[in-house]
Amino acid sequence: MPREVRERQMLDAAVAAFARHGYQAASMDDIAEAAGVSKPLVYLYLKSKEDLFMACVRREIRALVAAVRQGTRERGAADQQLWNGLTAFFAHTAARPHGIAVLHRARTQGEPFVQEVTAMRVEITALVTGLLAQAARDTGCDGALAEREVSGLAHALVGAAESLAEWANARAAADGDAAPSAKETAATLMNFCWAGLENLTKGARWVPGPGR
Amino acid sequence: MPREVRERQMLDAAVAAFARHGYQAASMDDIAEAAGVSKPLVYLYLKSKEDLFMACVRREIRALVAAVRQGTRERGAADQQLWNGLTAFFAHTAARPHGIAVLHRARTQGEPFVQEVTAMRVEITALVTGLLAQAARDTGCDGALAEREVSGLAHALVGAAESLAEWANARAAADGDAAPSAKETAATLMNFCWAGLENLTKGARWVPGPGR
Amino acid sequence: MPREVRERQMLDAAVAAFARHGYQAASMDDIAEAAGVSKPLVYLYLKSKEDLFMACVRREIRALVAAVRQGTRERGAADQQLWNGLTAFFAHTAARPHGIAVLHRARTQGEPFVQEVTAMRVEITALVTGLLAQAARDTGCDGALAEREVSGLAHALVGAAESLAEWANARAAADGDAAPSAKETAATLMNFCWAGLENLTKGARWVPGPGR
Amino acid sequence: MPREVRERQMLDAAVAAFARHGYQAASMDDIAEAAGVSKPLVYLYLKSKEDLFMACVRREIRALVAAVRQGTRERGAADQQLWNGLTAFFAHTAARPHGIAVLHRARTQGEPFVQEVTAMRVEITALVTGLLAQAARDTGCDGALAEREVSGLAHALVGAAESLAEWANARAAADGDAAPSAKETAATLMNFCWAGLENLTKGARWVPGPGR
DNA sequence: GATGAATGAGTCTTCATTCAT
DNA sequence: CATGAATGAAGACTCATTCAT
Repeated sequence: MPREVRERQMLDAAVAAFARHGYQAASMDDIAEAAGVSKPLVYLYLKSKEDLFMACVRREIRALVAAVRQGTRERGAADQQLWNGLTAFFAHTAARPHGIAVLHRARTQGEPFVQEVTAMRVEITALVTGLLAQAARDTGCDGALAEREVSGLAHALVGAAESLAEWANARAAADGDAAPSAKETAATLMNFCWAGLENLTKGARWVPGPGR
Repeated sequence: MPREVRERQMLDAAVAAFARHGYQAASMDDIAEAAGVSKPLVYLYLKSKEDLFMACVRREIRALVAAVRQGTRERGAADQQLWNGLTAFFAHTAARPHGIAVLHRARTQGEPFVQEVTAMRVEITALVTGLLAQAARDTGCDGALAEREVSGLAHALVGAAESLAEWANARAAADGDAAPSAKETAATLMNFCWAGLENLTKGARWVPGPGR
Repeated sequence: MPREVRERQMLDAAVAAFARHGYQAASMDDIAEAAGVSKPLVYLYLKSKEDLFMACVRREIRALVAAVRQGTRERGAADQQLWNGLTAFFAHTAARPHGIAVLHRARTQGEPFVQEVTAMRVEITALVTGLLAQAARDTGCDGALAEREVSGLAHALVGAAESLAEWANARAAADGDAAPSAKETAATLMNFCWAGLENLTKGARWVPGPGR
Repeated sequence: MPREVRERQMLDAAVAAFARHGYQAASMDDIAEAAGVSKPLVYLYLKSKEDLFMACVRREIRALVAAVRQGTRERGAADQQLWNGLTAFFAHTAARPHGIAVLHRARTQGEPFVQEVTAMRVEITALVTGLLAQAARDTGCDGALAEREVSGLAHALVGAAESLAEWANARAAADGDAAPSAKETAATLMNFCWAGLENLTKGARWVPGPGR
């Protein structure tokens, strides 16, 4: 069996194991067995547990970014594009829950992995930021948002999206039929945030009452 | 030294260790040493590693829920109350980053821990849901939101809040002075979502364009 | 059982194992079993295989140097002192063949070990050199030997001694009764070299015939 | 490429690896790579690691014995012949340090290898013994040396020679120019032992003082 | 003849956990 | 109460060795 195929099998098994048990708790023995190969072969191809994890992380990052980019490829109104992107994101998280879980785990596994995921977040945040800026331009209200503010908003959006993805997956696991579709989830999030974002691009802000 | 004090020392050390290294990677040796006691004593008081972790999780859950409840104690307009709750939440996450990290880790450590954290989420979600319902009443538009929709929104809000808390903590770690205050972070999130939530309580929805 | 005792047991077992099989081939499993303890205890007390080996090397070096120093303690004519030292050396190598073997192995196990043994050789060579110098003084012929020449001679003497020790041990192993005593072996070596050394201190040298 | 050439390449690589790392630590992978062939080929030609090591040992033994025999070919006075043999020996050890190191290692690798090297030592010892006997005849004092005594002396001589060879190689490694030539080293050893050996063939012996 | 693919067995090392004192 | 002493079980990693092609 050619190396490429074997390697993909190993990565698949590893992603599943890391997703389920975390980096530390997943054992190379189990991964090898799940991949249907012997442990030495895993080491021959992927060097070490750390390298194997990194390979998983990189593969899943590539897949996620590709999915989202594909979703936002088509030009259009800012809200439509955001909705497209979110739909693609939720479709991807539903299709590859293990991959998403691995990325989640990677964020608590030390420097090199954190860096990798952070870089991905930056990439996606930039995408979102671009859409917000476009929205601001569309409403003729450029420059209303400070950089730090945008950063915070992007994190809020990404966090909300991740949380919703998890929630949707949990629903799907509990009762397959009751799970919301990617489009539904995306709509929920759009409803949740779009009006607020729109206000912000116009400079309208929520403020706490007097004395706060 | 009274048992209560010793036990708190152990929990403090354990929370720090679990937050930093995760459940598996944190070693009982290190925890005992950090707590300044011998290992057998840890076992005498806390039975096992799992029980110790559970004790940490429960304590941090209690602390977090108490903080948020305290923040929303005062009656008032729904938005003001939500803002109060968020401020309390962000103040708490900034004050006890390790505690939050432990709760985060707990969500990927198997049944019993997941259940505990999930229960907490349900509790907080209920609180948020209550506020949304109040907001709906305030605007005279009761019943506009389906239960599932509210659930999704609450998850989005909680996820956004968690993500922002992490982001704020990361900022604080990188450059203490540049870190946003709890109030600022709460304001960011309110700006992000309040307009959308208000619309929803009025029955106004974002919808994808035709053909989507 | 007190730590000190256990540690000596472990070192004894380790010296035997390293002597027999070499550093690489000796397994921590076997050493632990031979010492009558579990492997984790070996690691608790001696940190790692490398540290364990180093501890063995250091202990055997100390024992050997102490034996030789003890043998040459008593002042007297240079040849008598040298003979005393050699006798002590051969008695020690006969009594602790494993220790000697470990020192032998250490000389091919990389920097830190080589250094340790080399330092010991330097110490013993200095002792021998002192005796040669004394012999030169006794015969009223100081300064006849260049430093490099002495170094070479010392190495030759030490090498001859080691080789004889091995040979004597091999004889003892093959047929206990036929083994030469330490005194006999020392006499053999004295016979082998003393006349030559004496000549050298007098400036008399062996030279190859013409045309060589 | 003809089998013979390939095989020599493998042996060269193996000798270098075994010399540097020892039998256990040298890996077949590294040897195959260093030899520029694939691992299965090594197994095809040389059967196993043990056989490979044995082949190395045998080759180096043949080379060393041939060198020394060649050195002592020319008839002459016993001391001249011994000097010739030693010069040849030191020239060989300087030219093939790896080969010598392998023989050294072989002496601690269990029965079959020990036997091989021992046989070689016996061969060389016989050669030396012959020279000593000749010296005794030359001085008209036959039969003065017991067999066991000669054996001990031969071992002392061989040990001294090995030790000096090592010392000379170490000097060469540390500072190529300062290394003693084979002739110098041979002279050092002759100075060290010849007078003593000559005495012995005459029946003159060193004896410890009274009361020893 | 030569090799890419594959593995069983074994190595060092660590950790949660328990007694006897 | 508190601890020094001790271990069973398991994990990452490596190596000599063999086929199918």
